[in-house]
Amino acid sequence: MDARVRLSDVAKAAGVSSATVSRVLRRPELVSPGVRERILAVIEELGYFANPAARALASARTNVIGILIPSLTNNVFADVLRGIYSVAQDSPYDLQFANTRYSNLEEENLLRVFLSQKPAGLIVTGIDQSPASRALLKQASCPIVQIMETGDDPIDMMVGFSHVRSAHAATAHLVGQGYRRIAFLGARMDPRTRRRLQGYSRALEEAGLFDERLIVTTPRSSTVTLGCELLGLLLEKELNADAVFCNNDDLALGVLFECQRRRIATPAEMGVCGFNDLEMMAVANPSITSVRTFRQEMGERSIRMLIDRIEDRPVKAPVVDLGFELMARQSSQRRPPPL
Amino acid sequence: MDARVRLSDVAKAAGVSSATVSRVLRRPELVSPGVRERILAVIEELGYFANPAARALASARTNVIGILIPSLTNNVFADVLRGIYSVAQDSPYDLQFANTRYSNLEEENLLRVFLSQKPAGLIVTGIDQSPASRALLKQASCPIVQIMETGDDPIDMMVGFSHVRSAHAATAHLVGQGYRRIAFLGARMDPRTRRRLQGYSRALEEAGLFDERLIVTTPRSSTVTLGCELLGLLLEKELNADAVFCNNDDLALGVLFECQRRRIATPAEMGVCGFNDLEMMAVANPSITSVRTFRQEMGERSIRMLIDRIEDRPVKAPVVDLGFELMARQSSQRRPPPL
DNA sequence: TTGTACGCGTTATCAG
DNA sequence: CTGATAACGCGTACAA
Repeated sequence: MDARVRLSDVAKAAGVSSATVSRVLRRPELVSPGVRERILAVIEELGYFANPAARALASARTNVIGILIPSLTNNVFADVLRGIYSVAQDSPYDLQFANTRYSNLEEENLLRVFLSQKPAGLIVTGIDQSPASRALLKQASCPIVQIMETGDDPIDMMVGFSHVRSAHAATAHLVGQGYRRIAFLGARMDPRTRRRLQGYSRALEEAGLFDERLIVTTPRSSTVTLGCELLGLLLEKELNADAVFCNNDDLALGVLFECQRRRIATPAEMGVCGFNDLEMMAVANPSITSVRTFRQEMGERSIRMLIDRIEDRPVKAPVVDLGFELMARQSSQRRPPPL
Repeated sequence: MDARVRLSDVAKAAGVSSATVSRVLRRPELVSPGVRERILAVIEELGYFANPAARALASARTNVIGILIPSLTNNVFADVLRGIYSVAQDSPYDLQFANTRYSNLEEENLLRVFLSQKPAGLIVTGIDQSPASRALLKQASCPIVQIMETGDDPIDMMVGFSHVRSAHAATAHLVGQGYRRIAFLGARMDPRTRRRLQGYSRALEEAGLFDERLIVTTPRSSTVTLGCELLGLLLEKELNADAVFCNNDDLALGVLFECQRRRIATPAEMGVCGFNDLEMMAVANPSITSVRTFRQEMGERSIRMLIDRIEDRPVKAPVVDLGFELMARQSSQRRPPPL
């Protein structure tokens, strides 16, 4: 089992040269059907498996698709990865993940490592790469997809959605429900969170309701516990907040629990809206309003586009906006106050 | 930037042979300090980066550590991966994940693929590999760690905990709190879940409280929503259940929400206990009793053991039981009924 | 359509 | 301690 069978073994067994076997693997159409069948049979029989190292060395390219994401454990990225995985699974490509830990510098280093391996393609997160990273990517010889966001000036391809617009929609929804003192709770202020804050601010400015003091943020990474704490901080400020738009669903759930503990009625006294629409939002009690994002689809689309380009198939739309959907639920359901 | 600098370039620039450069990289102690320093300087200056394919081809081994887990998206494995990642990050090893989707057959196939690459090491999940997989692993030429469980008869090394004992402890806790009709809610009945069911059953048998009808399971994968549904199913059976031990925390949270919706008081009318102790359990309202498992540490330990063995450092304990901790909280806090 | 022959960048063996 | 030199297994011009 450890005595690997090589290309030449297959060739010998099939009575052809190794070049022909190689062709059957790479460009079968160049080999006559008869020979092809015979070789394929031998490959099957011997359980031949190409040595990836040799292949990479000889062809100066690999079947590795590199994936750069800020966090492996964040629910959001887990869903994206699942999407990526589901289509890569039955493709000839190997996935290689790396974790930038939300650092542009790490991203740059990882990029150098990846690029030095001549990957078949690359998926990177967001649109805020450092200038050096952008330069590296621009002159890379493989296709590249940026995910999670949309923007003008894509490096190559792009699939995501607008964080500004989605947050704007969520905030506008709260305004429409009659809330007037709408706070923002934000954790790990990465670029996408910042843009959501922008959308929030813009919506409130449009409604003449913006109050900077209602913004509570922290660099810590988001957890349910943190949601509880941030709500506590907000309440301490005594600003008469009557709703919170949360950076993400973890925080929103924490807010819900903390409201329950403090006997603050949701949605009557405190409206709550999350972001991402994790599965649990719909079944919480009360159910929690959130902004649905299409994370798994984002993963699927991105890797599909990438593979299409790797294999020289035309990609109709190189920039895809997947949009979002406001899921209005009980936690924000309040009629406007009576006149 | 695309014109890669090779080993020979370094050699030329340093005025030595490429063999010497290679030695500096692999076995620096065999090179005289003076030459070594000079070469290292040149490497730095030229930004030399070894070609992994060439290296793998020439040395017939790779720096790839393969990780086989059943699911990429499950919270539990995400934590384990984080642990693995955190120590692999600054090691020379590349991680390569693969997803067995809880299938022994897929695992077997993936194993063949991995093994054919001569990985430096392998991490596999659980102890229920197929006989064929076990055989493959046994004769593999690299170290192997099984994670998530402990058991006798390790393939090589092992780090996990006892699912039977931990579930037993949780169930005994509920019994100790005075609950008498304790149900089991289980999703995705994988081997570890089954063993937890065993622990549950055993504890109730010991207390003379076992009733098979109180066991509600499904092959579907676990979600909070599913927790709501399973509780519904349980209640339909009208068995006077007064507590539920859940397969995992997602289900437990769903049960809590569903109890709230149905106005079933927790913990008075219904005790709830989860498994894994996800972060949110402690801040739920009421806080949810759970069994804490050391997932991140499991990842860290496993990869550390693996790397130690790869690098021929002695591993003191090749089988590690990380244990568990019962986190008793409000959701199971009921005094025994008055006499 | 098929075979020959060389090269990919490194490691390893063996002299020196 | 250092330097030739031959693999490692496959891809690919080029020739046939």
